[in-house]
Amino acid sequence: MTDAPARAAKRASLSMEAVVSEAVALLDEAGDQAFTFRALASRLGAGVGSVYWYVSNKDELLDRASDHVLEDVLAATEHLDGADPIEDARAVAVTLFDAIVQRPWLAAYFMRDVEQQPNALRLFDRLGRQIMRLDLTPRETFDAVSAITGFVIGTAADLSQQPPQAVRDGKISAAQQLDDAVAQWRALDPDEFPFLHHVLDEFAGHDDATQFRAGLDLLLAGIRLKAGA
Amino acid sequence: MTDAPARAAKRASLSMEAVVSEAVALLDEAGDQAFTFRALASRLGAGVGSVYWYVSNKDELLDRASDHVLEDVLAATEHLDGADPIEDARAVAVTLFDAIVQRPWLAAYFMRDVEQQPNALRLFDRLGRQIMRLDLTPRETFDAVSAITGFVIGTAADLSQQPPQAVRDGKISAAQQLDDAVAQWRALDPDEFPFLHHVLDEFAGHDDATQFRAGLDLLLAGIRLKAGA
DNA sequence: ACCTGAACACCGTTCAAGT
DNA sequence: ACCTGAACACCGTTCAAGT
Repeated sequence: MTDAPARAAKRASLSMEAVVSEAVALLDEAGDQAFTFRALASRLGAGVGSVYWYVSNKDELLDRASDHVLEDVLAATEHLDGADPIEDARAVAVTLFDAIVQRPWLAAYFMRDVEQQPNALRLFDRLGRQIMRLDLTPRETFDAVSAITGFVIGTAADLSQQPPQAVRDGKISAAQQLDDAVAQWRALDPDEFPFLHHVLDEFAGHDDATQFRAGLDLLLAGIRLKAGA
Repeated sequence: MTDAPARAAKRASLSMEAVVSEAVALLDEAGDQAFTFRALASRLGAGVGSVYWYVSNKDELLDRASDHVLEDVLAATEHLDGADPIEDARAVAVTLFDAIVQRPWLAAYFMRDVEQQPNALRLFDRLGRQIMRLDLTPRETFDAVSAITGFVIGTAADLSQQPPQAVRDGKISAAQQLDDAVAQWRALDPDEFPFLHHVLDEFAGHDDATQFRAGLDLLLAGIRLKAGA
């Protein structure tokens, strides 16, 4: 009698889960530059205004999307009670770093609004639990955990920065871009830039992820030293 | 005979220096949210399109503005040849950190496009020169300097993030906001969040700048250890 | 309760026209 | 060579109207 089912498709039926998942999918496929409410609504088969029923603005949606994605990081760091707390802390840090490299848009929203981000809090606590095992004072423990978090997010954010215009346009490759930068360093006056010349070859052959690990190890060594472990 | 001088004021006379200086002034006064080409042109008494004669887009202007501001940091770290290289490296790091805290918009553009940012390169080299004195291998030296830079920028960027909506609107103070966050942590299940409860009092009384220095010291301690100095 | 989409108040950027 | 400002192609967000 009624043809409601046939027409039901005309009106989108959304949910917070659908909105956030689709937001993540759009961010992953197109990057944050192309992440607009119009593009998102179109993917959802909905009107532009619909999304505002679930979130009050774009920032809140990005907060939720970034927290949603942290579930993977939490799952990958579930079982960590190895003999060495520092090793376990390193595992959490590296997993988080890799997640941000894969999703550059994460860096800017991680732990930005903790009320909307329970997973960020869980991850922070998980890292903290490892450092707690070092028997530092609460203050030292808090500072160490904050330092690790800051280093991971900061370094990842730096690396996941939008590449220069020329690379984005596909005019030159990323490798070519590094070569150009090396050539630019080499052309500088060695007396004015002794350090740059000193590390020129290292710069030319460096890998971002490896360099991140090296830096993380320095920080963890400092923490271990403080703990006297 | 000619009234050209009297009418000359009608047409703006710009320069790269004027454009970049005014951009910095606008950023300092109004923040990056309010930094638009229309606002900038208005301050310059010029048309909207004029700025495009000097820079090819907004990103390039921000790159130049951030580098312009680094002159202050360079001036403040001019004479550094103390007995302890680590102490000198710390001085550079702290000065850069403070500069970013004062100008939150700096973090996102520091060393983003090195071709347009000679001062960033100079500062990076200055920090590197201190670490060179530790007689590490070139690779270790490069990694250590990159780690320090990443930590400073990352931590500063994190802290200089836009405060939550409620604080921005002036509905609640920053201190009140911290109290709220503390209350939120306290309400969490202690079995699920043991670390957060462990450091609750530290969180409540923490100061961002002090915490940054504590983290920096941990990293520098790791570097010193590696250098065997 | 939830969804629609036109409308509003902005943006960055371009470019033909001016001086 | 340098500056103008209307015009273009977008945005996020609102809200009266619908279901």
